[in-house]
Amino acid sequence: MLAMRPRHATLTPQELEIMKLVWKRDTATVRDVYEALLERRKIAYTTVMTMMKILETKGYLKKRRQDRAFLYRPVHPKSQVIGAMIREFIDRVFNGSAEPLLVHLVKSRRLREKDLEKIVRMVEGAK
Amino acid sequence: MLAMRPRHATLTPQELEIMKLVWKRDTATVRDVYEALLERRKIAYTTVMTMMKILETKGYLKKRRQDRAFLYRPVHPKSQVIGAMIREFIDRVFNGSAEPLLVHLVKSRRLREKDLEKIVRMVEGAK
DNA sequence: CTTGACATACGAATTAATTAGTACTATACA
DNA sequence: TGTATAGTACTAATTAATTCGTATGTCAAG
Repeated sequence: MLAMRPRHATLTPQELEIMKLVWKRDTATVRDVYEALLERRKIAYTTVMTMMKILETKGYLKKRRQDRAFLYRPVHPKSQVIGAMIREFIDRVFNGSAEPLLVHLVKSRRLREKDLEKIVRMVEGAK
Repeated sequence: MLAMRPRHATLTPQELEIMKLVWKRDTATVRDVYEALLERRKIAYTTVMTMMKILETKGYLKKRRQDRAFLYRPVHPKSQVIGAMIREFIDRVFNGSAEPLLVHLVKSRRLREKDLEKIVRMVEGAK
C-alpha cells in the first residue's frame, strides 16, 4: 500500500533547470530566475518561488534578504552536484560501472575519437 | 494549477530494474521477475504484475499466454533503450553535449586513461 | 466434488514533482 | 495619505511513480 519512492537523491529536471540559472549568475532572486525561465516557457512567478523554496529546504540553495526580496545562492558548486547526478545515473543504469557508458557514447557516435584524445591530453596535462 | 510533468520519455528506476531482468532472460513471467526481485528486497507479487502491465502499456514489453500465465518479452533491444536514456540524460544535464560528461568522468577518476585507450582501440577496430 | 495453489483484473492508497491561485504585507509614489 | 506594485506565505490541485489488497477464475490433486 505504501509508495516509498526512494526520494530523489539528486535534482529533479525542473530543479536542475533552476539551479543551472543560479549557478550561472552566482546569486539570483526569484525574479531573476522567473524572467530567465519565461524566455523559454510559460510559468508563474509563484511556481518559481515554490521551487526555490524547495531547493532551499533540500539544501541546494541558501537565501539572505536583500532589500525586500530574498537573494539566493548555491550551497554546493555545480561540478559537485552534477557529479552526484552522474554517479546516480551510472549506478542506476550501469550498476556503477562507467565503462559501458563510454562504449555507448562512442558506438552511438556521440563522442568521436578526437574527443577522447582531447580528454587524454587533458589528463596528461593534469599529471 | 495543472501539473503536466513531461511524462518520462524513458524508463523510471523501478521499470528499468524490471526491464534489466527481462532482457537478461529474453522472456520472463511475472513470477520469474518476482522471484529475482525478492532476492534483493521485499516486494509483492502483484506489484511486479502491475509494473509489467505498465511496461506493456508503455510499449516496452509484449505478452503472450503460456499455459495459465503470461510470458513477457522485450519489444526493443536493451542497447536501444539504454541509448535513449543516455540521450535524455545528456540533454537534460549537459544541454545535449556529451563531452562535458566525459570530462567529468575523467576528472572524478571514474574513467582512467587506459579505459579511454581501450575504447579508442575499439573504435579503430570497428573502422 | 471440493479445496488449495496460482494467475489475472481491478481498485486504491501514498509520496513526490510540478504548477499556480489567493491572501497578506510593505514600500514607493502620485 | 491612499493606492498600485512587488514580494512572501500558505494552500491546493494534478499527474506520475510505486506499492499492494481483494475479488475472481481456473486447474489439478485428493
